[in-house]
This record gives sequence, structure tokens and C-alpha cells, in this order.
Amino acid sequence: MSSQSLSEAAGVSKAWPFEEARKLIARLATANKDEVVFETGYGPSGLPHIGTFGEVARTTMVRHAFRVLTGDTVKTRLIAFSDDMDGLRKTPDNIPNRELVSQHLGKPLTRVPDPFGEYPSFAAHNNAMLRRFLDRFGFDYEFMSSTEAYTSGRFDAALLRALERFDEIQAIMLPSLREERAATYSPFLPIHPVTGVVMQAPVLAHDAKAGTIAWRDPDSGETYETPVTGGRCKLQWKPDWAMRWCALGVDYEMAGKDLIDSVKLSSRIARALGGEPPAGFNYELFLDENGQKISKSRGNGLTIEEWLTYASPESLSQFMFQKPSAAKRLYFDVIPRTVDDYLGFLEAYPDQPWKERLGNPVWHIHSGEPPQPEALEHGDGRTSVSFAMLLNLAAVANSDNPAVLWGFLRRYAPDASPENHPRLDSLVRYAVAYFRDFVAPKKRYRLADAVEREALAAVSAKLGELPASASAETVQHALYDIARPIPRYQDLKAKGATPERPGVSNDFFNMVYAVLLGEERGPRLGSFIALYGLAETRALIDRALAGELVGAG
RNA sequence: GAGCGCGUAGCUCAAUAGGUAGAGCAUCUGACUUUUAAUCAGAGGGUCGUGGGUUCGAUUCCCACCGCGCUCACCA
Repeated sequence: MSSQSLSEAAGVSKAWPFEEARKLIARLATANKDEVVFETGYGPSGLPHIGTFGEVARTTMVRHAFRVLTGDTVKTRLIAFSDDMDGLRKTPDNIPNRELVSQHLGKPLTRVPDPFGEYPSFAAHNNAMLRRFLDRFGFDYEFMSSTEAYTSGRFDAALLRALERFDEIQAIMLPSLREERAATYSPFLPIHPVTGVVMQAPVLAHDAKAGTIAWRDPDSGETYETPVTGGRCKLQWKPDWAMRWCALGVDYEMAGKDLIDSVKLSSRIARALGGEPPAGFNYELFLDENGQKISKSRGNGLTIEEWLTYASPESLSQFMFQKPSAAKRLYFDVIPRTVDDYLGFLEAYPDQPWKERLGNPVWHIHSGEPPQPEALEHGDGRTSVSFAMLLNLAAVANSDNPAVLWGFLRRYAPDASPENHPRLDSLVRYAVAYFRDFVAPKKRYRLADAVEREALAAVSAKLGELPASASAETVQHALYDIARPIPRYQDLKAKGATPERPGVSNDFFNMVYAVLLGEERGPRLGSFIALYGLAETRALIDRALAGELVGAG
């Protein structure tokens, strides 16, 4: 496992981050640059979502693969670019103070007040949300504000170049637009000197030498001559993207498949500006359970908060690593499987040769340093605990208390604890959350009839007599002895059963599950009661007999 | 109209360097604690969408076709 074999394996790895990184190396060979810039962009709404995570996570994987391929001899940067100079198109539905915001329609988001009253502007609020989001996952990035880049003059040279190539840009853009739109299209959008609105007005004239455009305000009829520099104009989206690539020297940017045409147009514009469009690829979109595109407005699919309620960020990275070029359905059911995929890869990693390690998602997820897998030690071996198993266990334990699950785990591995298995503990907590939200609400309790009430009362009385520390075995036998005399539950066909000492049929236990747990099946009752607590079980029986569970279920 | 993705076991999906198809769940069988599986062992089940081509050999590469679905064509 020398570093030699790592770099050899990296050179031929078929894992997609390496394939992407190789595109960059090829690009670098002709570009004569000493650093590589990765970019991810964010629209005006700025609110981070699961796709935001995916794009940054995937870009970070390519960046890391590139660093390994080049032996970290080339500087890399990841720019998180916020389009906060875009005009506010419509008032969002999900904000307070909508009337305040609606007075500023059309202005750059950095000049719209923050409806939440916490930041100097709406854009500042959204940008803060974005950064908090990215920081939460520990992404390494440089934040960049479009407004700041424009007003600081950082884009000035590229803007003047764009003005110079005005006609070339129009020649690229106009054929892609409908006739009526093409008639008024301008790559430059002046900021109205009086109202501050981002104007979509036809350009009457452009003067590359003076660095200005002339345009007419359609409302007042007044004409203005506005410099394209210093934040007094911004560019329309596709030219904007192209200009930014050139100004910032962006080498790599990926985008969703819905942007294929935009990437093509922006790339042509970038060449017209004398630049080379970045490498990158178009990833497939995420679909919901029914194969529909996930959209925030429709609220289908899965949100990142939902994912992180039931599984770790690493498992989400695992999902994002898998085949970006294939459409993936992203809905609740994929979580447990993805988590277990991740755990499986984590477990396989230490024993793999480099060639396979570099194709192993956990190498990419953890930037080449995946953590040790956590397994339970028991007897002569180690057992890894899968998420599916924990979900099952949570249902069996019928508890949303992690300590109860740990009680079951400790029966298996007495030395295990949340302290010495922290990641397993978080897995337990996720499983419990799943139980609480998806299993518990589906419980359907039923009322006990006269015979069942009597049996349960007898169980409760018996539990009252036993010491609180009674073993699972003791409780189990006590249950048999209670059910045995009841004709309804006698089973003469049970193994070892005699007419004098009949066996106990499943019906007894099924009754307990249905009445006490609201389930058709359940845990081995002796074990369950011993762990759940004798007093707690008696309280549960009291509630069941009082009919409280039926209402609650 | 343009650009994609996907068609593999009943279901959900794998198969990263062409070489006799795998997993999980489901189903069935057996063992075991006098019920219930965080148990163990095993079984069944697929002409890898259709038809061609390249090859000693194709689920894999190429072409065509069929089916399902998505995206774009207003704005970002």
C-alpha cells in the first residue's frame, strides 16, 4: 500500500471523479495556468437544497481526485458563486413582510431589504443561509458575491471585452430566442440610475471605446448612457456565465442536464470572449418516487432535512457519488439501502488494493481517508450492524428511546456502548427517528375482550410480584404459566405438550402485540418486557385496559 | 423539434477494465428456544427489451428498432 501504488492506481482509475479530473489535466496542458478553479453557482433564491449539496459534494470529489492525480502540485480553489445581483423577479411565497419586498421588484437582490430583518439585504440573508449550509458539511470553498464582483471592478475588463464583442454575442444568442424576444434582447442589463431596477431594455447603441451602452427607459421615454463597468450594468444570464468563466478563469463547472443548452451557448460566448469554457459534465436530475423531476415548488421528492433526519451526511454523499450520469430516484425508501451501501463499502475498504479503493465511494466521500468501520465484538467474531437491522430492531423494541436499542445490542455484545461506538450510536438514533416517524404512526391498537382483559390483568399482577431485575427467561416462563390455563390459548400440538400441561399457542402472543403494541407481530415478550421495564409494562397494560391506546393509535 | 436516461429474478437494483449472471427483500424447505427472529443452513426463480454487426466468445462495444420516462425550447 505504498503511495507509489496509490498514484499508479489513480492514473488508470475508472471512477468518474478521476475521469473528470483527467479532463482537467488535459485542459491544463494547454492553458498555461498555475492553479485550477472549480465553480458552483447559486440562483437568486439562494436557498440551499439537496441538489446544492450534490453539486458541491461531487465537485469536491473531482477536486480531490485531481489533487491526488497531480500529487497536489497544482493549487486548487472552489468558488461558490452567488447570483445575488439578479433582479428580484417575483415575491417569494414563503417569506414574511411580502408587501415590503414586493415594493422592490426588479432590483438586484442585494438592494432588496431582508424580509427577515436580520441582514442588510435579502441577498445577504440568502448568502448567509448558503454559507451556513456549506459550512455545516465542512466543504472547503471561497464564497463570491456577484454584486461584489461587479461593483468592485473585478469584472470590468471582461465586461469591456464583452462590449467589444457585442455583435458576436448577439449572433450567438439571437438564433436561440423567439422572434419577439430576440427583438428586444440585450446581453447588457443596465441598472436604472434612478430606480435601481435591473432594466431589460433594448440597447440603442454601444460604444466600446467609451465603455458605455445607450438605452431608453420604456416608462419615461428618457434615454441614458450607462457605463458597463463598476456594477452599473450586469449581463444576461448566459453571457453572464460566460463572462464570469473568463474573468475568474473557471476551469471546471458541472451542471444539471436541464442546462445542457445553456452550457453550449455560454461556451460559445466564452470562446467569443477569447476564453476557453470550463470542463465539466451534465449530471442527471433527481426524480421522485414516480419518476417526476424533483422541484421545490411542487414539494415532491425528498428534502435534505428529511434525509439528514434519518441518515448521515456521509450516506447522502454516497448517494451523490453513485453514477451522476444516471437519473436517480430520490425518495424515502432509498435511504436505508444507501446507508447500508455506505457501511458495506466502509467495511470493505481496509482490505482492498488501491485499484479497488479508488473505485470505492468511501474513498471519495472522505477525501481519501475513510474512518475505520465500527463493528460489534461478540464471542469469537465481529459483526457489523446494518441500518436495516437497526430499523428492524427499533420496530421490535417498540421504542423511540436509543437506550432501549442499546439494551438489545448489549445482549449481543456486552462491552459495546454509545461511548465506544459513537457512529453506531448515531445510526441507532437515526433508526429510532425512523421508527418514531414511520412505524409508530401506523400502529393500530385494538381493544381487549373479556378473556383478554383477564389475561392481561393476570400478567400485570404477576409482573408486580416479580423483582424489577427479573430476567427475560423468568418473565417468559411467567407468561407461559399465565396463558397455559386459559383454554383459548392452549395448544396441544406444541412440542412437549401434554393434556396435563398444554403448550401456549401463538394466539396469546399475537393478542398481546395487537392490544399493547398495535402490531401484528412483535418481539419475544420476555426479552421485551425485561428491557422495557416491568413497571413500564404494567403501566402500558393499564392504559390498554383503560382503552387509551386505541385512541392514541 | 432538440438532447438525454433507463429496459437484468415476483419487487428494488448491482456487475469499473468483453470470459459460464449477483445482492437485498419476497417465496419455499430444513434446524433451533414450547410463540414471535437482530438466528443458522439451503432451494426455486432470469432466452440480461427486440433484431443485426464486430469477436474465439457480447448483459457488457457498434447500429437499428420497440417500450417507459425525463429535460430543454420564457427566466435563471
